[in-house]
Amino acid sequence: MEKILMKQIVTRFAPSPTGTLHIGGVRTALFNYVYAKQNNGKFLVRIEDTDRERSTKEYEENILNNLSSIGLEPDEKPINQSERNEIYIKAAEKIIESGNAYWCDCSQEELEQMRKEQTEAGKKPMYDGRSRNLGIERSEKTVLRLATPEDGEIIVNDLIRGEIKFNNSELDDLILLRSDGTPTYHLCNVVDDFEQNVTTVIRGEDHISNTPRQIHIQKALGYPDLEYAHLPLVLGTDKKRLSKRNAATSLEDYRKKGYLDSAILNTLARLGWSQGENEVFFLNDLIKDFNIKEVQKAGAIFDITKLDWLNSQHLAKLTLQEFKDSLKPFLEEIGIDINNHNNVDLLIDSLRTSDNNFSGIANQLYPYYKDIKEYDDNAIKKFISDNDILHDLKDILQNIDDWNEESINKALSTYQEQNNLKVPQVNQPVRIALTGKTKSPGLGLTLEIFGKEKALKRIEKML
RNA sequence: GUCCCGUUCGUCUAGAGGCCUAGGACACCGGGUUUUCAUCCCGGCAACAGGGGUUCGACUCCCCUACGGGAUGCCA
Repeated sequence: MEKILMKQIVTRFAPSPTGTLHIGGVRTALFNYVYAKQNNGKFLVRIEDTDRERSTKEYEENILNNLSSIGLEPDEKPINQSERNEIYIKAAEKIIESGNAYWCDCSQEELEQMRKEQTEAGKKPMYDGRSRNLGIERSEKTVLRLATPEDGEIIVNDLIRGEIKFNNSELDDLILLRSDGTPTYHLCNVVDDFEQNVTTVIRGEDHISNTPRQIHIQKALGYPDLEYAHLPLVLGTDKKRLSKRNAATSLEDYRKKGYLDSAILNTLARLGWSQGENEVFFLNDLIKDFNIKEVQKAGAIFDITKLDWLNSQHLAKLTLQEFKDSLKPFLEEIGIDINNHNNVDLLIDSLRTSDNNFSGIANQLYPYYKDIKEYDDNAIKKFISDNDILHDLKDILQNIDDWNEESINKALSTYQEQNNLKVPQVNQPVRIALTGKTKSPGLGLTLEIFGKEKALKRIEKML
């Protein structure tokens, strides 16, 4: 125990590249990253691509790229398990030499039959160790199994859950090497954690029951104990584990929609962890304030409305320049060059709260850059019965030389008062003419943003 | 089936036996500001899964039940 405390903390994120990086994975990576950083330790990434069937290079690149671009940069070059076969096999040999593993030639059919019988007898289906003392020689149909102690117990000390006990009698002799000679997940995992000097395993709670098995492998290899923290799972709105079926899970989808990286991280961190009454956290805050022991034990549903709100909070903290830089690609996406406007800064600043993500804001901005796609018919019906008012206003606006918010508003209210009209009777027709709808910043400001020429053109178009 | 983990407002959570008439945030509803919208401000609605203990006292400790999740693979 003392030894662990003295060592530099090393954590790792170990995804298998069988899909794009999803937000549950980002959260696991985030907690690993933050825990390492707050302990002046290292954060590592390991690609667990031993499942050759489902792993692809594309997914691997997606995961690695997204990870570093969102700010969770690993401290060392990620390693691939697929390239480390000899290391695992060497470890397996070491276990054989120590007498803690044996070859087993049970066929798949035999095993199935065994499980079937166990299930029917109301027992837990598990390998019964029938080949354990047979002294079977290695052949092309044998697997290598770990000889797990039959009695006693393993205690997993979890940073989040405390002590978790498992009776060894519940554990069967797991396979270390497949009949084709390739190592299995548990072996690779344990060996790599040792080889990478990992001290702390932070992963999803779906790995809790794997842990005692892995500890037995560690013991057979003479490796030191590790620290564990099993995170509660991120759930979909159906309370099931978050998957493509019940929600958008790909990190990329959220970024494309225009959510800030910092807001995504913030939302994920708040899933399972909190600190007093604070809601808004940046990565640096997390490194300072996060405490793994405070993490909740129950699974948490990922709620997009919380992301929406947090995103608006993070958006509000951006300087105008930062905001523009981030918004730019979203405007390009709908064919708009952000600088193609006479009054860019005023425009963007006025509309920065018009939605809570960049793609929504870009859409709000559309009529300020391009011709109005479609007019809100209901609004026209409601506010424009005849064109008299618009005609008058056109003339009035035409005569304003000092084209700014203040003087425009003044002219507008003078007209409104003199003709005994209500404000919406005057303002809404103009608004509709300019933007196609009844929503916009203050009308004087909106007119100023459009500029005299363009504003008048749009009004004329309505007549 | 067996083993393991879990269970506070719709959602994220605070709560480490009396501070709880269970607090905050999001969402929702209502009001104010802007006589548009958004922002912002104010207010409201709303929860300890159920049952037994232990205790002077239980959201907090113990047990049982229910429900949810995970494991039980020559997947990871």
